[in-house]
Amino acid sequence: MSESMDSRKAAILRAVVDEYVKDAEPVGSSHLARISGIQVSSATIRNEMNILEHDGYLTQPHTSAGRIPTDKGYRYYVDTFVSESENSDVMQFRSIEEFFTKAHGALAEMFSDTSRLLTKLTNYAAVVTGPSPESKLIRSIQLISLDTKKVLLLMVDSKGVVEKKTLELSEEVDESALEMASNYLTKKFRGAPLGTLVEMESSGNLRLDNLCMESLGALRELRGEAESVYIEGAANVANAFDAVDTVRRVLATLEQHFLVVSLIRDVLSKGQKVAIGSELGIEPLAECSVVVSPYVVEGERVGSIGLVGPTRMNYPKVLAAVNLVSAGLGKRLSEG
Amino acid sequence: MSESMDSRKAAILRAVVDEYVKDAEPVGSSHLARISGIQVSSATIRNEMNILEHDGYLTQPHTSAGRIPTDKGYRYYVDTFVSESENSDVMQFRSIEEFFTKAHGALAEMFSDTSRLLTKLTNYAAVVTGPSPESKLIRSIQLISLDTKKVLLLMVDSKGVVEKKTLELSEEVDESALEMASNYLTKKFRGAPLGTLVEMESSGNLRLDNLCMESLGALRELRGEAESVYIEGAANVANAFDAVDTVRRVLATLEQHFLVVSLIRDVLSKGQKVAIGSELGIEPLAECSVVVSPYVVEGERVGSIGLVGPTRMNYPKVLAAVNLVSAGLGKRLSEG
DNA sequence: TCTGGCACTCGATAGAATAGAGTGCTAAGG
DNA sequence: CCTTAGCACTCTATTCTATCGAGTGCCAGA
Repeated sequence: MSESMDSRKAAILRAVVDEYVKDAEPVGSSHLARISGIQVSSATIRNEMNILEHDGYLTQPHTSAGRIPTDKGYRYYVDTFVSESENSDVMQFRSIEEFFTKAHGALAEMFSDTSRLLTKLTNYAAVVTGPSPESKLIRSIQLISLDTKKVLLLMVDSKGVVEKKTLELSEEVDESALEMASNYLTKKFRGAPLGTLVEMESSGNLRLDNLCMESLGALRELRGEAESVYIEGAANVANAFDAVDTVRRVLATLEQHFLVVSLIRDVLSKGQKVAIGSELGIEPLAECSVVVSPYVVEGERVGSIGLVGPTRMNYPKVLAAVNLVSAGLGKRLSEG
Repeated sequence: MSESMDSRKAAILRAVVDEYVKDAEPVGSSHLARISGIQVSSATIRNEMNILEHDGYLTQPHTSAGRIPTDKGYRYYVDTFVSESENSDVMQFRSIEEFFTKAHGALAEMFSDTSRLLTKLTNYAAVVTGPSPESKLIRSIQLISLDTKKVLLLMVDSKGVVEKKTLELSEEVDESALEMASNYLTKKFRGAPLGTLVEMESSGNLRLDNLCMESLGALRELRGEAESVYIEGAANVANAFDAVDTVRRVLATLEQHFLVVSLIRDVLSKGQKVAIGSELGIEPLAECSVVVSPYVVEGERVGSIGLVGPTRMNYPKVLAAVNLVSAGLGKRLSEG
């Protein structure tokens, strides 16, 4: 591979990606010569495309068809031509601001609404993951009796998100004991992150200690439970691909939420915002790309939003949308 | 339409449906003569099929193809041959029992797990709707401070389901006032159905009255909020249809949860368990059938489960699955 | 009333022919 | 040395034709 990407080759690669994203059809040299700003003959373009193909940026579906970008080609395109700051079609995105200035209800709805917004903006499948349970700060703990020996534990965090857990007690308790324990636990742990629940020293009251112990166990379990995920617009993958079995594969994969979550985590942990086709490392998603962005609340990355579409996606637009939405979400949550 | 459905015609119709459901291919007279228990010649079958077609039970994709059932044909099949009580392939369904005897967490997970179970059993898209908010019995009301003038209201119902609502107060309150109001409201309304919240007489304490008033408002809003819906296995529609645009249409429709909910409600309100193709009255779902069943907790229908698949679905199996799962869910929730 | 026989219809499949988009290569011109 | 016009070549997509065969409707005879 003699990597010598001069500016003309780059321009050609860029044009190929743009055209292919637009029309979903292999683009040929003469088409490029006509359409693009490159002022050379189709023959020259042919030569350059040949080299680009040998270097792995382009490929031909078959001899005597035009070229389409490879994953590597998309990667170069994204790294080189898609500026993070530029807001592509800002006009179209006015609705984002509007969306986030409107008041919103519970956090869960906020996330699923955000997911819906993203899917509407981009016409691809959108994913929003909520804050990881460990980082949550406890605001209030309530024990509510469901049965003589069965209690519902409610934990409200600093953002107003409610987590719940039913727990079976070893002995019967009455309402007043529950109320007492609720107050005690809330006072004790208010402001503590769910992730760092220490042991509790004895309060002197055996009955109370017992109840608190069991509640603490439930809280620890809560912490380990799966992150919340909101996936919307999965139906759009049916629009993104013609082959019905590609649609099947991708949809089936998207239904496995944990897979999607770890996918997004992986991409972010590599410091990337975009992962393309084979880079995802998930065979059924070989024809997909993922664009992700963490959102930041009070200086901390608490969750992320992502977008799953075909490798042949409008990267500038999608990146802009994802960035704007993640910024909006972070800001909105910071005000909270 | 000379409706004279003798038993032989019925047997032929039944065989056509069975074969078509199995192979997804138009079934011809000679095939039936060979395969089925009907001991007449293909010519006779042809004559009967001709009549069945004229009566609207069968149709031909084109001249000189076999017959496939119409919606009317499926309807007759379901009404006549699918016995409610019979449990088709009970062997396969052993997992249902197992599923419902295992303990389960919060109700929300219960519903989405149930939805997943149904989709796994049938390979179609499953819908579970939670209890309608109005019928819920209040068990506990908690007010938790989020900000000086912002409060999170939690309502736990008799099943341990938590509903929440943020409310903006007209004046500042302190923690002790919130605690007092929580206790007051809980005592006052424990056991009352959310649907019948009456006005409250004054308690004598102006501060408290005010807070309770605002809380009541929030509770009333809660009541009006959308039913919870859990749809799983939507990806299966990609398996059910070959035409990619049918897949698109159906998926897009399933994403509109309110549509699905009202669809299920409509079917149930007509006292039906099965709605077929055009009977649904939703154009994009013209090639789909829906099988629904309410589930009963303590003698009351509190929600429903449903299944969306192609008109060409295995009705006996699906009906058995839906019935068993709804029974299981109802029983499980009654114990709760 | 049923059934075997038969002519007929029409989609599906396979081949052959054609058109055309696009390529790689070569040779001439700057 | 780089560019470009020209050209032969390749290969898909399209169209057309011919053929096959599954399935039908109808009729005449048991």
